[in-house]
Order: sequence, then structure tokens, then C-alpha cells
Amino acid sequence: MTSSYANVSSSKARQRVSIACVPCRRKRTRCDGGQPICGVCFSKGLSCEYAERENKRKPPSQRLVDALRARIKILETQLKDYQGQSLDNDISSLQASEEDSWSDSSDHEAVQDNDSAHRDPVKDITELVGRLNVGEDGELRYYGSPSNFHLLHGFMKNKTSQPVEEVRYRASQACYQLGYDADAPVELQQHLLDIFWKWQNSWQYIVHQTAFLTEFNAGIRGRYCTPLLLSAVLAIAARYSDRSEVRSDPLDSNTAGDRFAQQAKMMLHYEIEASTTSTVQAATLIALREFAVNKEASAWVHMGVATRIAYNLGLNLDCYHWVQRGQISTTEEEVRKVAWWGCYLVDKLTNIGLGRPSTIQEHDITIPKPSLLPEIEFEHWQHDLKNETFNEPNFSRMISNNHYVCELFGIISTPLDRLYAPKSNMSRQQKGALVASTDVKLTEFQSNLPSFLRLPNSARNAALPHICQLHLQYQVAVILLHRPFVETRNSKHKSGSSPDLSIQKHMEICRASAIAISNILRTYRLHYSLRRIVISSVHCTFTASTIHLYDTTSSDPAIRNAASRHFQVCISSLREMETCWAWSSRALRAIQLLAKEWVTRVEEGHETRPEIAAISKMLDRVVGSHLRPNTNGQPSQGAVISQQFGTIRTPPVGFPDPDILAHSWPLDPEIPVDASEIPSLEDESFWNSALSLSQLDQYFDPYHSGLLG
DNA sequence: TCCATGTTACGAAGCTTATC
DNA sequence: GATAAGCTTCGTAACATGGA
Repeated sequence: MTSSYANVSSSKARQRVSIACVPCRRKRTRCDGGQPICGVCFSKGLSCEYAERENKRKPPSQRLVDALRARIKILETQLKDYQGQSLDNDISSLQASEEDSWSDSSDHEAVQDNDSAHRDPVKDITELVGRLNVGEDGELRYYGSPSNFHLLHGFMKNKTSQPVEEVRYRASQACYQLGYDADAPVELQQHLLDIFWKWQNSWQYIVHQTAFLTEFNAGIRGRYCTPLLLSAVLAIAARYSDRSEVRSDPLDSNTAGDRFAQQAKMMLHYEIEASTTSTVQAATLIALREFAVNKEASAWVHMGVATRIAYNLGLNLDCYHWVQRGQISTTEEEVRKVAWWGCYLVDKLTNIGLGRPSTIQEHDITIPKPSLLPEIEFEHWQHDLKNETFNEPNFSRMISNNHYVCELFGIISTPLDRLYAPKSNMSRQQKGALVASTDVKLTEFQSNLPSFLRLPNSARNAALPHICQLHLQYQVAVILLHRPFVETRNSKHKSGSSPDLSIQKHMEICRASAIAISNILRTYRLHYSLRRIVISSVHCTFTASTIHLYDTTSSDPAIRNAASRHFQVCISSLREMETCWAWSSRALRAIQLLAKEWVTRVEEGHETRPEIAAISKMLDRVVGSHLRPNTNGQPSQGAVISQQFGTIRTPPVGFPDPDILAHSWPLDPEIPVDASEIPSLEDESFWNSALSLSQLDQYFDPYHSGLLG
């Protein structure tokens, strides 16, 4: 483990490794903790692996104890209710569970294709789950039982289907004729690929690096490095680059990657007819890129295309059986895993970012998570923004990180869908129970993270960027889970009426998570700058901003002052993210409009709400007064960037220029904010005049929004 | 069968970790 | 810093194997 390296030079060397490998643990022999293979295993030629498991050494945190207490309370209430129910209900529930077990037992048999020599027609026709079949293009495709195609066990020839090569040729011809071909010098492609692996693919693990690069370096545009996928990769990577060649307008950073994206979208249009795994990867990257340029509707549609094709290819299903039969290679199997879980991750991020129900359902997935490929998992991650070398080796751990973030979405996805469903038939009590049980799972998830995926205790040491993203997403999940239960300060629903956690507790949990997000952003910026932070950070920052903005109206001066400081962190972060992600401008605009709306309502009511007015002034300073809402209505999407925002400033890759710092925040929380920049926010007398904010309360009122029936 | 050598199993000491 | 629980690994016994 890293800790074994950390004290190599210290006076008192560590006597024992924190975690011994599996063979050493089994034999109870001394393990040197060497990665990826320990000294003992190396000398004996043994297969060395480190099991990721729950860390039982630590006592349970107060947060977990609270969550468990709330869960027990809920269960006790449910037990009482259950005891009062009639025998009929018991019988019907028993019948339901019997039906469930029947469906469970038949599922796995159906997915695992049987040897055709022993086929049973009755079994075939009664199967609930379909099967994968190989098409004439060599791609696995999934057919569910209702389609009847699942009854075919062999290759399914189809004369009308388009060969992949022909479709790709037509796509390239179309791009050429329309002037969409965007050929880039190899050196530029290499530069963009380096950025892609380091900053993009390490978080959203969509592309199998080895398979892609093997073909790319050999000049082959075949199965794993297709022209479409390459264009999509370059299109998204260009957002992280400051080189003018990648822009269609050298002075406008928001045009970075335009030509590659145009080409990729045109190719995708053709390739849908003969889609492959790489088409899913490309469509997912195009969706991300569309978010980058604030084309939210297009991004949503492209993400839908990616998931549809993924289901069509059966990427959600375990294809081990086909590997055993020699019908697909182990590389192909791994590429499918990476593509599926990459698509899954972006789909979940998209759903949460836009507040829409999940496209991918957990019960559809049988494919295992990507393998822990040593060349990726144990690659030494070093950023290129600073002439600084780490004191100890930093294994990327990006595949483990991917496993855990997918697990996080597995925990949170369904509860959020149910909680935020427009037509939910759940009672308030049931929603409370759902929140309590999910909260326990989330807390356990965080406590059980392996040491290499935890955040360091001190801000002087930074976790790797993708590990920071995992923690940002965790905190967002916590906020979204509890936010509907943050009741208003003058709500009719008093704290005693809550069946689970107290109302105050929900707010405290949201606040702690919002503060954690601000702190992660500060540490991230200190070590990496925000120039190459990934796009999903925009929504994380936006979510935290809503909580901080709410807290600026707290009657507690300590909470108010801390909230204003953390709010500035979020706003300044969003401002810096604009260079890479125009979606950030949208978040800033939303926050500004929200604050201004509250000010307008306050002014109409002839009330004084100086704290919100101050926040609004700050937004004007940081975001720019040109972002004022158009009184004639909403500006068009396209006009927002080019006309209202003007030319977006382009700080160099690296650390913020002095101009940005002038709008930024003090990294030391003890240092007060610049009074000239944000006037009066730290002034006690200023805050003492604050009144309660009905508009703010209404925004967070779950009853007002219809969340809690 | 005896002996030397290597391997495996496991009790227990004490080191590590996380919280308060 | 105190505390407690969990984990690593030392040290030893039991067992396995092969050669004399």
C-alpha cells in the first residue's frame, strides 16, 4: 500500500504493512505490501492480489450510528403496522414472494445459452429472458423473449443489414463532401489523446486504452479505434486543450473541438445502421461534448442513442459464455465491460444532472465490472500542470475508482428515481423509510472505501482528480437524498412529525455535504487548478451552491458567514470551469436568476433583504453584469454564449492568472474574504438585519414542489 | 524407518487504525 | 492521548515429501 512507501525515509520505519496480500494473509507470513505483486509472491512465483474488503478496524462513525438509529425507528414502526394487518395481506405477500423466486430461478438459465444439442422446446418457449446472438457483422446483439428471435441459437444471417465497412465508407464520403472532415496532425492527436487518458478517461472510464492505442499506433482504424471513436475522443479532449488549432475561432475557447464534434456527429448518423461497441463509446463521448457546449437537448438525445445501442448489443449482459465458446475474444469481452460501465456512468450522471429518471435499470445488468488491468490500475499518475513530483508513487487506481462510483450509483439511482418521481404513490412515511435505509447504505459505502480511495486528512495532500470526483458525487448523492426533507423554517410541519431523522438533521447532513464539496473544490484547485476538471463537477458545484445560498439566510451568524464563504468558493469554481464547460455558464446564470428573482420579490414586498442583494452583487461581480436576465424573455440557447457572454476568457492550462485570483477565494479558511469584492458580507450588523425568506423556504419546501404527497 | 527439509496451520503478541 | 477493535505476522507445531 502507499503507506508502506510513505515512511521509507522516516527515522522509524513502518514495521507492518497496512494490508497484506491474500496469499500472505492466508499463510500468515510477513508481506512487504509490494504493488502490484509483493516480494514474497514474486520470489515464489505466486499470483499476488490484494482483496478490497470492508475495513473493520474503525469504530462506527456518529453519522452511521444516527443513520442506523433512524433506520431502526422506521423498521419498528413498519413492524407495528405489519402486525396490525390482516391475514389476507400476509397471504398475498407470500404469493408475491413465491412468484419472485420463480422468476429469479429461471432468469439465469435463460441468459446462459444452453448447448443446442440438448435444447428443450418447452424450456425455449417458456424462457423469460432472451439471449445474445451473433449477427453477420460479428457483433453480439440481444433479443428479449417477446421478440421470438431469442429462439434462434446460431448465427442470424441478414442480407439486408449493412456491412460496417460500407457504412463507414459512406460516412467518410459524406463528411468529405460536406466539408466536415477534420484531419489533425499526428502530433496534435497525440497531445489530445494524452489529455484524454489523463483527465477524461480516468474518471469516465469509457475507452479501453490498450485496445484503442494498439490500433491507433499501428495506423489501423478497425475495431477498437474507429474513425468515429477517434473523432469523438478528440472532440471531448479538445475542451481541455489551450492550443488554438483545436478551435474553429482561435479567440473563443468555446469553439474548441467543434470540427471534430461535427465530424463525429455526421459519422454517428451513418454508423447507427451498423453499430458496434465503439459506436456506444463514441455516442457517449459526443453526449458529454454536447453538454460541454451547453447543447443540453442534443446531449440528452445522444446519451439516449448510446444506451439504446448498448442494449441492442447486449452490452449489459455477461458474455463470458461466448468467450468460452471462442465466439468473441477476451479483449472484446473487456472492451464491452469498459464500454457498458462507461455508458452506465455517464447515463447516471446525465439523469442526475438533468433530474430525469434512469434510463438504465439495475435489474438489467449482469455484466461484471471492468477487470483491474495492472497497466491501468497501477499506472503512476502524474499531472502535467505543475513542475512537482509526488513524494510517493500514486497508482492511478482508476478502475477501482470506477467500480466504486458505479456501486454508488447502484445504491442511489433507484431511491432517487422513486423519491423524485412525478407520479409517486409513496406516502411521506414510506419516503422517509426509503431515505433512512438509503442513508445507511451510503454511510456504509463511504466508511468501507479502501484507503487508497479516501481523501487525505490534510489539504496539503490531494487525492487524484478522479478520486476527488468520486467524493464529489458521493456528497451530491447525500444532498439529493436529504434535500426534499429540508423543511422550511416557518413550515407547518414541525420537527416532531418527522418519522425518521429530525428536520434539523436533514439540513445538517445537506450542509455538511455542501461544505465538503466546497472543500474538495478548494483542495482540487490548489493542486490541479480547475482548468481540466471534468464536466460532472459543474452539477456538483451547482448543487452545493443551492445549499450554501439557503444557509446565507440562517439565523445563526456562524452558519451564515461560513455559508457565504463556501458559496463564493462554488461561484468562483463555476466561473473557472466556464473555459472548459459552457454548461457552467448555465449553472451560474441559474443561480444568478434565482437570487435576482428573490430580490425582485423582496423589493415588490417592500422588504429589506440585504443579504440576498449582497449575494446578487457578488454574482454580478464574479459572473458579470451582462448576465442580467433579459426582460423580454429568455435568450435563445445559442445566443447565450456568443452574444450575452461575449468572448470567453481563456486562462492558460495551469494555475489561475492574477485576474482570476482577484475573483477567487482565500485558500485558507481563516483568512476573511476580500471586503471590497464582496461588501458587508462579513459584517455582523449587516446580517443582523436579515429577515426570514419565504421565497427561499418555498424553493426547498418539499410540499410546495409536490415531492412529498 | 529415520532424518532432513520444506510447507501449512494457527495461537497469540503487539502493531495499526479510527474515533472521541 | 486514551481507547478499543481489527489486523499483521512471529514463532512453533504438525504435516508432507524425498532420500539414505
